Amino acid sequence: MPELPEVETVVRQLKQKVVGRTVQRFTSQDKLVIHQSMKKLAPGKITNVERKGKYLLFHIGSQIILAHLRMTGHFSLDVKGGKYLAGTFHFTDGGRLNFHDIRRFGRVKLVSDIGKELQHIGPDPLEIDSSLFVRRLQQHPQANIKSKLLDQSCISGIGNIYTQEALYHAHVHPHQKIGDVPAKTLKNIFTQLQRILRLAIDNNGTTVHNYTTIDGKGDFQQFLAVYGKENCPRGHAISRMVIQGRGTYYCGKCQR
DNA sequence: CAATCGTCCTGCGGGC
DNA sequence: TGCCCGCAGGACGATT
Repeated sequence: MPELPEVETVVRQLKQKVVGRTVQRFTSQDKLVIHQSMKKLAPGKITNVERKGKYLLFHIGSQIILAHLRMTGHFSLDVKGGKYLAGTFHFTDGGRLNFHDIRRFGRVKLVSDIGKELQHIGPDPLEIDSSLFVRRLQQHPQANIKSKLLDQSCISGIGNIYTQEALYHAHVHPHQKIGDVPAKTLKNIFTQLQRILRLAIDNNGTTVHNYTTIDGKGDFQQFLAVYGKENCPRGHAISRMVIQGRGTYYCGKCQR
């Protein structure tokens, strides 16, 4: 599932491949995935592609397009059609950028007020220091640590996989209440999280189910310690519980 | 305020 | 063989 490192990987590849090219028109094949606002897209040059949390932003002239991959959204470049095609940017050079989505949870939308659109998004874990991270978590002492790490309004970009990996490496049980976790330990969660996110970006993300980059698969799955595993790196049996409807893997011995 | 559950969606794998 | 069922989960809204 695309989280911060996966979206960052896609954004970096798109930056290389589409910035500077001019979009002539956009066609929609899936009304559910492609917001009707995309009909209003005017031709223009792509000046930038960036990431905010798990969102991708395309700057086309003075227009901004917001895209979210959700579970199975992905882009393909300069090929015709293909499976699960939802929408297509047609370039003046004859090429195209396609958005596909098997499960159709993804979204592509032309936004007029990007600030308003993203006002609920918390800060990026790679752009803040540990004290802000700890402070923001400690604003919710009654909440459980895993739920809050998944809460995009608290910290943005972290999803189910990297939450579990960070908690494992910080030796924190996913069911811990934030108020019961010492500040020093919260700081270590931040340290582990940044380390893992950076390593994952260096490896083009994690491919477990459907995620692929523009060019191919990610390579971080080889570093996973608990997600989908039967044993942790120290050889203990991994347990699984459900938090907020999400599979949660942890080591009962390493994490307390 | 926090947790839980249903909803959306489709491919896939297990079971019989 | 083929079908049914449950599972995967990000975001959001309603409910507990």
